[in-house]
Amino acid sequence: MCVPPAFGENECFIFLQDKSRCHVMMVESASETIRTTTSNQNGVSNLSSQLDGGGGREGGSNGDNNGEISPVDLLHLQQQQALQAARQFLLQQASGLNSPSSNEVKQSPVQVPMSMAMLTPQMISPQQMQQILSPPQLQALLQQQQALMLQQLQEYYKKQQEQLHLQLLTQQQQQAGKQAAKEQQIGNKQLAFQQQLIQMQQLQQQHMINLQRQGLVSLQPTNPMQSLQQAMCPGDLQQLWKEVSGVQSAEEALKQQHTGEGLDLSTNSTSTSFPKANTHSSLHSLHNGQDNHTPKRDRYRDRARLFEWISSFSKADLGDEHLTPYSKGGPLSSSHHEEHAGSHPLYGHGECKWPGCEALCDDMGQFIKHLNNEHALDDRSTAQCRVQMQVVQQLEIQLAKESERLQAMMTHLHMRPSEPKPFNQPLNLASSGSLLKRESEVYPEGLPHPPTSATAPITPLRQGPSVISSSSLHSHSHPHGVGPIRRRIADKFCTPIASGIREELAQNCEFYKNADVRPPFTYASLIRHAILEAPDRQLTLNEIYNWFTRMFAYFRRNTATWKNAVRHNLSLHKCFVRVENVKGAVWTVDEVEYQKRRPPKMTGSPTLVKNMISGLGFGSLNASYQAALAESSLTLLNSQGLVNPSSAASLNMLHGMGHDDVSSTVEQVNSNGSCSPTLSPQQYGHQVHVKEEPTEIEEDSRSMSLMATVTQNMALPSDRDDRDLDDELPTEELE
DNA sequence: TTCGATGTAAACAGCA
DNA sequence: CTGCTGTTTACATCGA
Repeated sequence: MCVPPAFGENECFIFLQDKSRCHVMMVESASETIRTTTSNQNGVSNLSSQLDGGGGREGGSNGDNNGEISPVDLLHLQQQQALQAARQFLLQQASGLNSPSSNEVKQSPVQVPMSMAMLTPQMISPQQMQQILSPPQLQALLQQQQALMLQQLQEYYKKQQEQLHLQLLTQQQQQAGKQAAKEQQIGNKQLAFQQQLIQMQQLQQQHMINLQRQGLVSLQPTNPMQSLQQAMCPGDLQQLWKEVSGVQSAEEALKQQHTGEGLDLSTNSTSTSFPKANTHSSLHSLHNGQDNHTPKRDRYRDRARLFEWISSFSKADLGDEHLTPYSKGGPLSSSHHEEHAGSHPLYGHGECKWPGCEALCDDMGQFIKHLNNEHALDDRSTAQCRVQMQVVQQLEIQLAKESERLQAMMTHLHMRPSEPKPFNQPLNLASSGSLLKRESEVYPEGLPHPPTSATAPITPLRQGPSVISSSSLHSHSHPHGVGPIRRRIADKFCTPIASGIREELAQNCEFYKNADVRPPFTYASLIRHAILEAPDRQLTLNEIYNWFTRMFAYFRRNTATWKNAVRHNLSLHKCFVRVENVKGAVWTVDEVEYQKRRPPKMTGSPTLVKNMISGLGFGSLNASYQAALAESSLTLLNSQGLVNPSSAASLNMLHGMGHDDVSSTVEQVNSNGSCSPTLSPQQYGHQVHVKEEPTEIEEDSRSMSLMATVTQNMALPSDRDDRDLDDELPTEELE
């Protein structure tokens, strides 16, 4: 449990979550309980005042004595207040008022912890209550326990009341003395009860934390005006920042937290309310805070890209996108700020950029309303948020790995690590490298590897997601509005970085299965992958459809559009061969044709090398060096077990690395003959044959090894699906 | 500016 | 007639 320094010891905000939703819960400790206990009348007022303090006072302490209460003081206060409560209660009873004690308890639960009190209608609206609701189990447990305790307390009070009445009737003379005794008794009882409550709350907090750690951290302000920063533990906030926007240092996170900036992200993710101050892009704020560090700029630009992508799996208008600093690689400062000034990271081009949403919003107000209505804290939003976080995490891990690999490569090639910097634009490897490494530290191996990454994350950086966006869709009435973009993006950032990382690919697979994100792959590559993934490497059209819907959540909608596209691609591309079967017609892949259709850019080894080098920022290298590089890559391939050139080539063709990926690059180098293994006509023929005779397993295994070699993923996919996906996806990535 | 790749939309034909 | 399948054309976007 983390306690924001600003809140003092007696107040802690906890984020809970379960599978379906995340909660922000304010858990009070002793002092709050005591305060609530103090009196029926004061209980509510105290609660409300505290709520106000928590929400209304920006970043400030909650005032009062919350700030610096020591445990001893706390206990003392608790005792005092308990005694006072008991005294008042006795006075009320003694005064002959008919206030039913049971009603009293119900109306304002004397002993109800703050967390529960907050749930009362007086404190928050029904909607807020709903949002605040803790996980069902936890809530049920707590309610049960608390109800039990309340009941016990009621009974106890009743007994006390009866006794009191008797005493009043029979021993009015000695009333005062007995009262004192009872006060003490009640006070002790209350203390014990409060201790129980505290323990229960601690358990609850522990549970919350556990839940929180299991999945996403969701932030849900209990008060509309309550800033998230106040509701978040510094650690949580910092982590969230690190995860999503890449804030590195705790100081920065804290700084942003306290300044009210940097919360936007969280607010954006889940929130139901957007304080005006926070409606502006978190990126904007972030950059403001970081601009003074020139070296960090690129880093943050990368982050910003990442975040941009993450925050909008689908992007709107490409045209605008291309003008963004991200894509242009220019200083992100002005234009970027302009882009986000007065805007929202989840809002752009007149539409909601919430993943999979694409709802049109005329203005920010409408968007905010939409965001609150459609993307409130619910199962879906929570899941999406979690996916986003995983995407970020995975992407950063991936980047860290690739960066490391690049460093190793450069070291091996006797290049200075600093050299790659120039090319930060395309890949940002150099600039992002350190950052990524740091991120990787933040997210150790143990972290669940989100699906995304290899393909998706990178793509986004290249605008992939942006492309997807609905803006294009709307503007062009293109349901998907993605098409060309993907490729563009890929081309733009085409680099070896995307070399497949098997696990990540597999994870991507999972990611796309669940996330309503358009895969950054062309229809052709997807179709091809689907077919190659089939046991006999052939599928009917309907089976292809099913594969799409099964593998990609994105293709579970707009079926007419993408199905049409699938058919269109099947017919259009020569690489897809329709074969009459007993059952009917099935589609197969002609790898040769598929490879042929590769973009000219990567055709030749020189070109390839050039592209690679330029992509890596090695533009200054001379031709010989480039050639050496290319050769080294080939050597690497061969040395890693690719003994048979033909097999290598065939493998590539078979599992088709997309034209764009590293493996394909290598393949093309080979075929070009500049470096080495080239495919002979026979081999091509063999390939074709294989395509037509999918039963060949040998090819499969070879392709596997090739993939492993090329991608250096090491482990061979245990299952066929993974392997195929791995092969395919990485390729496309580079597209 | 041109070209190629890609995506989307649509029209059309054949078939069950 | 309807729906699916398959082909084809047109158009738009983007990057090289």
